[in-house]
Amino acid sequence: MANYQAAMQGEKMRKGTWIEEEDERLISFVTLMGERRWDSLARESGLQRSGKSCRLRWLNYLRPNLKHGHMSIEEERIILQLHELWGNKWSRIAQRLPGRTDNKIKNYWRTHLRKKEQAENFHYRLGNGQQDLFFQKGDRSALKYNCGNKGSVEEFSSNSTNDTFDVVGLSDLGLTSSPYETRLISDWMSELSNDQSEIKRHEGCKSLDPTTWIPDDSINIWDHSSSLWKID
DNA sequence: AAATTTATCAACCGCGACCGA
DNA sequence: ATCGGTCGCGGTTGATAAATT
Repeated sequence: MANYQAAMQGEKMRKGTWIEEEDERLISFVTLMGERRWDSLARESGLQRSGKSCRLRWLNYLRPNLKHGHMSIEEERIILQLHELWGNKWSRIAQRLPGRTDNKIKNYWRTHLRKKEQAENFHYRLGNGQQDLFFQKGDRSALKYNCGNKGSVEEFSSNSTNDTFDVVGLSDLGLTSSPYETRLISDWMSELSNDQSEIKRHEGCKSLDPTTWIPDDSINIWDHSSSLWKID
């Protein structure tokens, strides 16, 4: 049983961060053997890695035409929209974002966008140059997210020094934050309102509807003609 | 300047689906 | 029908960078 053997060799298997030499070796062998049969590829390459680890490293980091930079506003919008539509179907969402892996999207959503989704539990209103903010019944989790985990909302001090907007609802609940925490909320609120206007600007852009958008076949992300590496 | 906390993201893990023998 | 091998997905962890006190 190969799995058993692999398990028995487990102690010899390397884990954790890949080093450059491993990457180079993996790239060579994927180029030779193709993107399949990862267990045998791992064995034949001599890498002390599981096939699974090799596959993951290749798909999430080494394969050509991956985008490694920051997510654009447009990509963020698509992720939010599709997540709302499909839930945590990361691989499915990734299909709509060429160059982005499911893992990347999942991480991005967890670290950046979940906060905004939580924010939808807030009642948020703009008016007379003032912003009122208060919780929906029983939900304080969003504030905690945006103020870090270091303290519960109950620990906040009672006087806000922030005059850019009045946290009326928080005051009402005795939940006004410390200056640092208030600044965080303020930054976050302005970020949120920027995003909303950004989203509005794109609303008329029919071709970018992620639910109907189909990758352009003329752009082949597997085109190796401009190979990123040389094989000796 | 040092200690502590928080954010980020690559990598791991478990599980289920699929396929061929 | 079932068994082993493989693949892919989604949740979670852990290392480390960045921010804050």
